[in-house]
Amino acid sequence: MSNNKVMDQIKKILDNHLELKKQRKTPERYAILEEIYNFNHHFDADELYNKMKKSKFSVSRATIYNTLDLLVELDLVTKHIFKNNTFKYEKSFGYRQHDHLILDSDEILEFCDPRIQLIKNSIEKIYDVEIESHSLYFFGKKKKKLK
Amino acid sequence: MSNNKVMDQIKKILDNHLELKKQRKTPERYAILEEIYNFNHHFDADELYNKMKKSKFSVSRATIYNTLDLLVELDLVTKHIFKNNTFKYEKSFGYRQHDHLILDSDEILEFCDPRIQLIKNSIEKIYDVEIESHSLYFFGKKKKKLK
DNA sequence: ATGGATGCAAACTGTTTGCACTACT
DNA sequence: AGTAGTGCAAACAGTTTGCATCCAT
Repeated sequence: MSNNKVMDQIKKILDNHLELKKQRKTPERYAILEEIYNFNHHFDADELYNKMKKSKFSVSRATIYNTLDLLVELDLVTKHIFKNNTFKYEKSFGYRQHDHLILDSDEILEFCDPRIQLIKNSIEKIYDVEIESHSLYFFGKKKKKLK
Repeated sequence: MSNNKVMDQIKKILDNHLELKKQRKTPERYAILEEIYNFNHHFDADELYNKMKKSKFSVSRATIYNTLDLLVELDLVTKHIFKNNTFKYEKSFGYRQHDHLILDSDEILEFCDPRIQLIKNSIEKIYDVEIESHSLYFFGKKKKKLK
C-alpha cells in the first residue's frame, strides 16, 4: 500500500513529539492516529469512538478526546465547527490547506482559492496582526436542473 | 436619539412578518428585538437572557431561543459559531456584511474585503451551486511592539 | 515504583422539548 | 373561544472532569 509511507511519517511525528515532551507512547495514541488516517474526510468524536470500539482496539471517550486534542496540537488533525455545535475533525498531514463548501446542510466539498491568502495578507497589514489560521465556509445548495 | 429610526424600521419588519404569517405580536418578541439592537456586537443566548431578566421585561430561556430563531430567519440577527461550541449572535439589519478577525481568542474585530465575493462567484461557477451564505474567520494575535 | 494515561461514570453546559398555563387575535 | 406562544423544568447531546486503576518508563 502506498500510504504506508504517510502512516510511517505521521507516526514518526507523534513519536518525536512524545519523546521530546517526555509523554508516554501508549498504544492507544498510535491506534487512534491510525484509525483517523484511515478515515476519508470529516468525522466527529463519536464516530471515531464507535470505529475504535469495533476495531480490535477499544478505547474510552476520555482517551478519544485527549488524543484528539494532542493531535490537533501537533497539526496532524484539524478541528472544525460547522453550523451545528458538534466538533468535526479531519486528518491534515500532507493535505494542502483547503476550505469547505457545505451543500444542502450535509454534503461537504473542499476547495482551494489563492485569493484567501491575499485577503489574509491585507488584514495582517491593515490591523498589524499576525494571523495563525482561518476558517472559511460557504453554505449553499445545488442548482435544480431544468428538464 | 438618532437610532430610533433604525428601531422603528426593524420593528416594522418584524411587524409585517408576523402579520403576513399570522403569528402573534407578543410583547416578548418586541422587547427581545429591542434589547438585541441595544447590544453593541456579539452576545450569546445566556447574556441576552440575563439582560432581559434585569430589564423590566423578564423572559424565559425557551422564548429567548424561539425568538432568536425567528429573528435569524428574518435576517434581523446573524447566528455565528466561533471556536467554542456556543452560538453567538449579532444584530444585522443596516450593517453591511462583514467578516471577523479574532485576536488572542477573545477580541473580535470586523472587516470587509470585496475579494470574498469574487471567490464566492468562482465557487458558484465551478461547482454549479447557489451560495446562500458564508462564514470567514481569521484567528490571530496582535504583534508585540518592540520597545 | 512512580506518576502519566486510561476507563468509567458522573458532572457540566448550552440547547431543545413537553406540558400546563397565559394571552393575542 | 381557540390556539399560538410562554414559562418552567426536565431531557438531551456533546464534552469535560474526578478518581481509581493500569502500565510505560
